[in-house]
Amino acid sequence: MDGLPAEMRQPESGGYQVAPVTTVSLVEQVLSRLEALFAAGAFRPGERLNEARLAADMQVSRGPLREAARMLAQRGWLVTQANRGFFVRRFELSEVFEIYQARRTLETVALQETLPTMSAEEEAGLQAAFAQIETHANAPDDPAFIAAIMEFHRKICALGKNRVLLRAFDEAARDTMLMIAFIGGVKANPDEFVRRNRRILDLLLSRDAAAAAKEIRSYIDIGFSEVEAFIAAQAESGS
Amino acid sequence: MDGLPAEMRQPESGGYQVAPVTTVSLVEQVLSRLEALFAAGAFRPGERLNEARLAADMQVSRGPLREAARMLAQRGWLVTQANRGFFVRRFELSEVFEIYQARRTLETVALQETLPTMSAEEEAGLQAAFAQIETHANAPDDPAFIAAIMEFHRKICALGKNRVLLRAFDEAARDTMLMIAFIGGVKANPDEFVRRNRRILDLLLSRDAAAAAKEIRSYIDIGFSEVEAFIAAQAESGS
DNA sequence: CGCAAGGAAATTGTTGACAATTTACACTTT
DNA sequence: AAAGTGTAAATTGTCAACAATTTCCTTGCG
Repeated sequence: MDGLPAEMRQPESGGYQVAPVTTVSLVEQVLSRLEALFAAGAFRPGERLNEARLAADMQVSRGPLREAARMLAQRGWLVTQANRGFFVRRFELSEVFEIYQARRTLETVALQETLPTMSAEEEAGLQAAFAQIETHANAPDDPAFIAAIMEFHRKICALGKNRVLLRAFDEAARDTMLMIAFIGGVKANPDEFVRRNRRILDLLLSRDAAAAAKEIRSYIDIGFSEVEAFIAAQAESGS
Repeated sequence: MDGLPAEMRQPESGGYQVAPVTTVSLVEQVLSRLEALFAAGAFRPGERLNEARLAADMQVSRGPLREAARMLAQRGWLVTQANRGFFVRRFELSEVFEIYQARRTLETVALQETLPTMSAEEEAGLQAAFAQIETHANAPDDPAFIAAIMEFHRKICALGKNRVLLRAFDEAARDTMLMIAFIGGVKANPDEFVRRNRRILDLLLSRDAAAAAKEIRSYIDIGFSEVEAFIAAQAESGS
């Protein structure tokens, strides 16, 4: 024993390196399942989660389920009401606008100072991410298509080399995917998505930060207007 | 009954309006207590939380405590390890830099487009927030001094009218306060803080976005270098 | 003395039960 | 019929106990 608490110990490395065997707690598993349900559009905005029923379906007790729900509440996907439980969040139209605006800002700010010094690895990463978009363009209804687009834009934001801002982007991106799950997928032509993202990629590779930023702005505005229409219609009828 | 689920109902207003009686759940209370402990510097980085002991001290069972801890984990203040529990997060030097850089970016971006159209209310809010800084400058060791400064800068960020970006700022600001709690308060001259923030206020009121942004950048860098020195020293000795 | 092995103690993970509160519904009253 | 009232059912809030795992300490061996 080296006397240090276990959490401070460094693993002594032999000639090989193996990943530790990890046990996945029920909370993590429940969280994953809930995320999957959200992604599949299984929850409606404003809906109340029945703890006992969900726990029974997943064959766990309510404890782990509640802990996972608290995490989603902290993330903003659920809201809590005292003695009434967890409710699926709603998106106000103004919030939808701000989410898209935030993505625009975070991506373009990330470019502004770092694009000229983009590394070869980063370049390759962008190209690979774009290739994934093309791969999934055949099945635009598959959530993987949207996920691939988001990953491409995440890599753009990652150029800024700032984990705090990247985390903010992740949150906005997740909110976007949640909204898309609510409205049941995107209706727009997938080819246009591919075309515009290819243009963005080209401008990035040519190190033209200003032009890339402009293209990104107009691209994200397209996504916004599509979701906007749905949310506005929903706001009129319901609530 | 109107047939709608209760969460959709609007309260019918008579001639008077009363606030609802709210019960505060144990989870919320525990969360507040934990936040207070963090702010007081009661937890050391890397420290492990003993669920049973904390719960006993607060005279609640481990259930609510674990739910509150999950929220703090989602927030990034705690990290979880399977079968080992919750640990207080550490700050790598690179992360410290990114936190301050993010604050700089979020504040200056918020100004860029909205400062010219700042409303009278926003102006008054900024002045009031700055007045609070002056009030607490007498007791610079009081956490309220740092909190007042943060609130002033939060109002700057709020000029951007984007809740997603404001939320990102809040996270970075909380991380900053957490770091300050770790290092046991700021050592710098409080008068300089007041002076520099007054300059920022003046530039904002004169609607000079570029100059204000420049001043904010250099101001935040001061805070960074102070925390930086401590974290670097800690990284050398510990870990 | 250093070091590994084994077992007791401490700690986290999970559960089922009970209390407190809300919701749904039948029943009265106007 | 509409609105209010009271009771039963459903649901959330909290807890204490048990199982699983980790941590600590003692013991034995070289």
